[in-house]
Amino acid sequence: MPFPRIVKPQVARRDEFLDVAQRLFAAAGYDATSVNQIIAAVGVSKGAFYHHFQSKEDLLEALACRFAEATARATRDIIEDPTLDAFARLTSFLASMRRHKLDTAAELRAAFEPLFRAENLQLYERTQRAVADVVRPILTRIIAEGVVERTFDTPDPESAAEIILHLMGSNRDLIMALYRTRDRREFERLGDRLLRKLAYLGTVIDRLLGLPEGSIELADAGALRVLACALDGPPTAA
Amino acid sequence: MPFPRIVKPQVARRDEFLDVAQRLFAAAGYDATSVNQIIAAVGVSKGAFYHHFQSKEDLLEALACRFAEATARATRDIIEDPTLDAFARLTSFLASMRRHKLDTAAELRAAFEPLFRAENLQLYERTQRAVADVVRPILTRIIAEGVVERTFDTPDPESAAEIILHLMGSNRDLIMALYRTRDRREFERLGDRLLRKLAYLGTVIDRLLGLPEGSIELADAGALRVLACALDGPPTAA
DNA sequence: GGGTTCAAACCGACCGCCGGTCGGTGGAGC
DNA sequence: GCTCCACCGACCGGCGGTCGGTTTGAACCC
Repeated sequence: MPFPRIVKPQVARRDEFLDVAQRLFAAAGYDATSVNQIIAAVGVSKGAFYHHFQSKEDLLEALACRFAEATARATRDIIEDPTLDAFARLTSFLASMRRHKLDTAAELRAAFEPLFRAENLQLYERTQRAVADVVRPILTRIIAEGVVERTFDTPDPESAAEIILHLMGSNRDLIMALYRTRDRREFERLGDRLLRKLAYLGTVIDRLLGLPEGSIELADAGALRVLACALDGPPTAA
Repeated sequence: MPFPRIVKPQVARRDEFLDVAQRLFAAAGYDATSVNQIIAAVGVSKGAFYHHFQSKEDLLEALACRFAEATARATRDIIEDPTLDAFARLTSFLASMRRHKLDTAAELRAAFEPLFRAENLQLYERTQRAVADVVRPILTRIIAEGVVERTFDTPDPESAAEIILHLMGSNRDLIMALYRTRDRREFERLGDRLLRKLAYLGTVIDRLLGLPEGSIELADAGALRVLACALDGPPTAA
């Protein structure tokens, strides 16, 4: 018997699976990563995997949930800060969401590039959906309170929240293209378009919440960091 | 030799594959439909399939392209109508896109329900992307001309087009939920939300194009037809 | 502390089927 | 009657998933 059996408590082993899967999925995509690869990386048998998860899909779901919970944790305390008014809450909420996206991994490129690969559609979509489900009620509440405070003017806070969340994901294709291109000129063109679009998205949110133009600023330091980091990266690298 | 060989010309056979695949994908999803099922339905061998397509993914791509071309054909003549001004072009463009979506199949439910099933993410996303690629330049041109005519007021027609197209897809989750629910009260709640959101989306587009409020009306007959049709369907059926 | 028990954790051979390959062949058109 | 392309179908490695069996450690008794 070449391999001694190693037993770990429930949660530890499960987290181990999630960590390994996250890494492998990010590197090669959900479809292209086999359960065999995952169990090999963890160093356990098939049985162990199917003891902790009902299926490969179940693992993906769990991964999305874990990410959503982390996002929620990072943004939840904002809404519970009684010293802020609705507008301050909204802006720091938006900022927090973007910051959290960035901070989830130390290496920006390593964190972003894989998630924007075409083969990771499932992973991305699943994660986004889980995050949206958890974050939508929070955002709705902020907006509704803002309407009461007369900071915002919108007939339908819930729809507004949904649309804002949806708009946050509308840059995916652009960022994806940005990370994929090897041509410097094309890269700069795309970067410029991204900044313009972020600026425009800011005014779109202004208008749909009935805020004075220029209130929401999305093309901020965070976005610039992504750009700057990308600038260091792909067009010169392999 | 039980089966006589039937030879057909290139295009006819290829279309046959596309038709069959569209039907099967819609019924069971891309992943859950195997190449074996497709060739069985067409009545040919594996070799025939891989003679016409490089891979299963290639077939999906071809399907998305075919749909995108059909959409483009249906909307293209609008922009070439010189008698219309930019606003008329935009509204009939939007209407045409929704009409096309509806008309692509006689049976509304049969056409919609499958595309909104969770397992059809790939099919849906691929199609949407192909359609967007083909439609974006058209919409951008309409908006740009509208800016010249001073009908629209936006600093960035390309971003505006992108955002509008993106917003058109933001009801997917809602419609999906609408089709899935079996509970009458929940169903009516969702239907109400959909109409409210469509109304709101109209004003969002108004605002982002600098139009007077109430110019764009999305909660129109087409949307109502979907709702009415859905009303006849799921909550009473199995 | 040593023995007994039991469920949870884990093992790995096995299954049906998948997407994809390839050497071969029928038949329409020249 | 020859050519060439559409088509054939046995075959492949590997996939996700199953299942009867084995190991392990904590709880309990003495």
